Amino acid sequence: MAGETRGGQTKAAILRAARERFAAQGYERTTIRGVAADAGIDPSMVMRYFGSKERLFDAALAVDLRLPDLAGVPVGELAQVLVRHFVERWEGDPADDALLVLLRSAVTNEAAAARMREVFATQVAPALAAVLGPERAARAGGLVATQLLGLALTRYLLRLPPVAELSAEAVVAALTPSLEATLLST
Amino acid sequence: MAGETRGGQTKAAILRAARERFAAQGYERTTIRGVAADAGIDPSMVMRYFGSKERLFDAALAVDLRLPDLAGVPVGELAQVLVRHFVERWEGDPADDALLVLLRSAVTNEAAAARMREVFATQVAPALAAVLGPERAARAGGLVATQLLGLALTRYLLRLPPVAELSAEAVVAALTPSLEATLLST
DNA sequence: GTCTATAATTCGATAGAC
DNA sequence: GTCTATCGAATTATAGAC
Repeated sequence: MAGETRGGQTKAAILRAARERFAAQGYERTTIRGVAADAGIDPSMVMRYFGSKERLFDAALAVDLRLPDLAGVPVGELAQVLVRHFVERWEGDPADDALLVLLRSAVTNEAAAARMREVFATQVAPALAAVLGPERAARAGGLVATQLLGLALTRYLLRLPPVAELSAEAVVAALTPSLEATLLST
Repeated sequence: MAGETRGGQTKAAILRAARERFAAQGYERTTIRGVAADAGIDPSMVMRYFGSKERLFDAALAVDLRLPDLAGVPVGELAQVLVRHFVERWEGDPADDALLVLLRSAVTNEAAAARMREVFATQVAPALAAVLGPERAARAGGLVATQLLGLALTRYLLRLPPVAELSAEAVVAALTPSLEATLLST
């Protein structure tokens, strides 16, 4: 009982450390030893709880975009709502957002890339379908991904100065017109 | 002399193999052994010619975007010219384009990320300055990077189906309106 | 200029004591 | 449930023969 409780805490600590490491370094450069050190436990505990590095990665990547219901949103406001939603989620601690964790690894890891495709197919496209209808939703989802993941890439991962230095509000203002153009021309 | 000639060919073969590996797997997963195998030579030759994995990486990353002179281009056509330029370069063999090689590694490797920042600061921003003026160029360059790297990311690296399945012409048509909105609102 | 052999690390994973 | 000890594999890098 005391053991099980501590076990749960240990497991949570491992997951938290794993997300940070995967977010900061991607899959390949993240080591079980490093995760264990951050969590303050022995590396073998990671194996005990998760079996392998790959299953730990899998467990660290439960991505829920928590997209709001877009059904009532006018098409004209859709772009701003979407940009604001993602920027606000990312501004706190980027290393804490599962989508950014996933992005960092998805570029060189096929399992992570597959998960990314799944996230957009099962969360973004359906949410857009409520406004645009099912036919346009898939294509629009792809173009939304291009712009929002492009933003995540340049601002949080590559940190291109002109993009990284903008305030959160300025980012929303800068991205909204282009995403609007995309959604209206789709 | 015969030796030097062969040496030059070997060096070129190593560079070609290195670019392919770095493009396909990123920095961390690319091994000197793998590069040497592709080039048909011994791993130690790679060390002899380039000294270390990091310097080989550096040598493989000479990026020249070959941007055309934009001075005569009307602002209204700028977006289409830019999108078409990059898409045409990428469509042949994505693994052959230095910018995509760089992108794959820049997400987890700080040296590559720095190189990416340098490429946009020294090539994209100056080219845009010819049309938009120097004040708007830096910011515009960042937003152009967001969209074009976003495209490279979703189409060639993540291969999100809705984006990956478009024809090259459809990509140009889909991206132009949003990039146009960005450039006009900047 | 090219290759063999190997040093020195580092990592994921396993076995087993407590 | 937690840790010690270690295996086996893979990697970068070096030394030196030819």
